[in-house]
Amino acid sequence: MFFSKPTEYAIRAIIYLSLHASEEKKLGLKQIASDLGFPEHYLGKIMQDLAKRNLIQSAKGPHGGFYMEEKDMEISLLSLIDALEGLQFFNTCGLGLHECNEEKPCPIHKEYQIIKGNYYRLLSQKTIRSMRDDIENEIAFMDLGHHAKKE
Amino acid sequence: MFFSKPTEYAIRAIIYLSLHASEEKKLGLKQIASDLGFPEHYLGKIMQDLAKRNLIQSAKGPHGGFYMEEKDMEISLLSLIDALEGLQFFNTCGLGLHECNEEKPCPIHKEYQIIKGNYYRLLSQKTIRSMRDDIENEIAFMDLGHHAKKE
DNA sequence: TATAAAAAAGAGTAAAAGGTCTTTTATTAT
DNA sequence: ATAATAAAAGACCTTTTACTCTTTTTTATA
Ligand code: FES
Ligand code: FES
Repeated sequence: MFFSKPTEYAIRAIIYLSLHASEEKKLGLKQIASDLGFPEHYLGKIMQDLAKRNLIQSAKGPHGGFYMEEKDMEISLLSLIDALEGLQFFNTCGLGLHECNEEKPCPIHKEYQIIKGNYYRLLSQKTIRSMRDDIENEIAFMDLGHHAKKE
Repeated sequence: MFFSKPTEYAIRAIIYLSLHASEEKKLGLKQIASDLGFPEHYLGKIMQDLAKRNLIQSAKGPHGGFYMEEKDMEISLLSLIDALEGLQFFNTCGLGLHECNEEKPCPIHKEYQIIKGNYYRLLSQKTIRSMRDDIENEIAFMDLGHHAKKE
């Protein structure tokens, strides 16, 4: 529910890419980092990682940069998170005990399970495409913070 | 949803106290730490903090230790967490944007709000007393892990 | 085929979180 | 009074997370 920095940066960068980049219009690290206000080289590693895992595309050299193919848009938040930091959250006890288990439930187990279930469902339903579409249709928004949006 | 170590230790220690300590039978730091398997001096600071905030009671000197009064049992998980690490979680965006806001909702805002609301409700409803009672009635459990339970 | 552009890789630094060890203070019982 | 006990306080250490700076590799194009 609270992601690590790399995961947070990755999610926002990937949504940003889905909105503003394509094979014909790759975005350079420098621009992405400055548009989103993220530390450039740190984000660089994260993008590398995403590219290695084939969640986004990258091209070196002049006019290189990062972009996404249409197929990449199908990925869900859940699988993104899984790729980046794993899904241990979903079988961890809400009070920090051992593993969460049905036989010896902790005092918040029952309700917490339901909440986790709902959260899991939310994350699996939201694909990059669905989020991009919502933003394009101005049903949802993703501010660039204080940073000017170019284009 | 994922607490810091101090919060996690505090919650478990306080439930432990509610079950096994009283004004007549105070528990020493050493025993609590060893029973729960937490680092002694680190837990010490946390207990100090809880005592300073009057969430638990402490007594120095021979036969001193920590315990809870009946009134302390009324505290909810929510206020415990508030005291220890604040409630920023509940007005933070699930995608890590700025502040979460209704006017410019991010692509997961709507569903995420509901989940946060349910979680908030859960945490406010669970008091130390209610959790202690559930454990005493064996409706819920709180393993000591690999550590032997005395008494 | 040299040059420049851009990502990839690597090494190193800084800050925050988590944890240990030592000293001080308060309390109780002898 | 004094010795023993236990929490409180403080200084320090370790690990992890976050971030920066530099060098290398790949590739397009002049
Ligand atoms: S046992 Fe604690 S949430 Fe399941
Ligand atoms: S704006 Fe993202 S959760 Fe509310």
